[in-house]
Amino acid sequence: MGNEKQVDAGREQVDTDAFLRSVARLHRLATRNAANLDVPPAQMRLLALVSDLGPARIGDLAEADHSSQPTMTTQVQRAEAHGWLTRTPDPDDARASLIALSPKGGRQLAAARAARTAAIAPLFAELGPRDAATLNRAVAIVDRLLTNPSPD
Amino acid sequence: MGNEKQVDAGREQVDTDAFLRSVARLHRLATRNAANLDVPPAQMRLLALVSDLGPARIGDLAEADHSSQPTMTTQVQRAEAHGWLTRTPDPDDARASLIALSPKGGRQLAAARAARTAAIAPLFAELGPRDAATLNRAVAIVDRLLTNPSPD
DNA sequence: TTGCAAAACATAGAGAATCTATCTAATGTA
DNA sequence: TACATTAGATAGATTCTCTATGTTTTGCAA
Repeated sequence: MGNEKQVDAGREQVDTDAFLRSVARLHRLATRNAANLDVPPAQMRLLALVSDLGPARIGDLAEADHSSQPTMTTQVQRAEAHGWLTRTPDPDDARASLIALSPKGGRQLAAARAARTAAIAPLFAELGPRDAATLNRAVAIVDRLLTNPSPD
Repeated sequence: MGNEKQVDAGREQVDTDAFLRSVARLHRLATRNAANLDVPPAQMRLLALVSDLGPARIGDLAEADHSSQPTMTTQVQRAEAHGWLTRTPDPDDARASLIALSPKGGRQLAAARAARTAAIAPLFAELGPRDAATLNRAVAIVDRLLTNPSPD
């Protein structure tokens, strides 16, 4: 029947379940190997996000991160307590603040990225150039999907 | 300079940091969209794992899942309480038990997979066949990396 | 065969990451 | 001016995970 894995060449679809499972397993492995780092995973995500977005409001960060506003409030408070983020009043709206990466936060992000890469990169070492290229292309595709304003 | 993204054709390497970040963002999105399901993420991972491995000991499950033994003990106890997993004494070792998927667990796994797929698949709907094929290939590569006995 | 280190699992305690529900304060508009 | 809306903050509860430690079997060795 050739239904081995909808490889139908012409209208191939993503095997969503396999995809999600791989993501979950990868995330498990990544957070485990990064457990000894001094920046917890959610804080990493936040620092990288603020680094990309520049000064942004809590609500915007929550939306971009696909998390709830209370969650983002808490994460920002933690990062602020570490001195990684700064908060300035939004000149246009007294209810809001603008969250930005501090110099210390920038250094911490760079250091954590390096440490995290050092911890995980060996896993990829055995991959040939073809497979590595495939993974890089997959990352680009996913990033595009995640960054686009979800159309629903 | 063309160092845009180590695309050097010949000795391309995985951009580990971008890769890990995408995984973290995907995991965030996936767990959020699956939040209303009745099988929490870690339990999903466990049921899928047991479904693959067949009857296995706690320690083997922990190793395959890249998590600690106490964590696996807890997760197994929860799944057991739901009637999703069964525990039988290991005939070869009175200290150990063999964990297996119950019929109810199998049904729950299938249902949860379907629900999860329905929740996430729309994200992939807009992808063309080329991109879908790339993602499927990436999943295969990653699964191979994750399943191989890590050589360290 | 007894004794003890090792192995397999369970328990305790703590911290991170989330969510929903709700509260406060500022905006904007009728 | 009054009231609905919006931006964040707070409270309380889960889930998920870890390290440290305890308990029971095993298995080997004297």
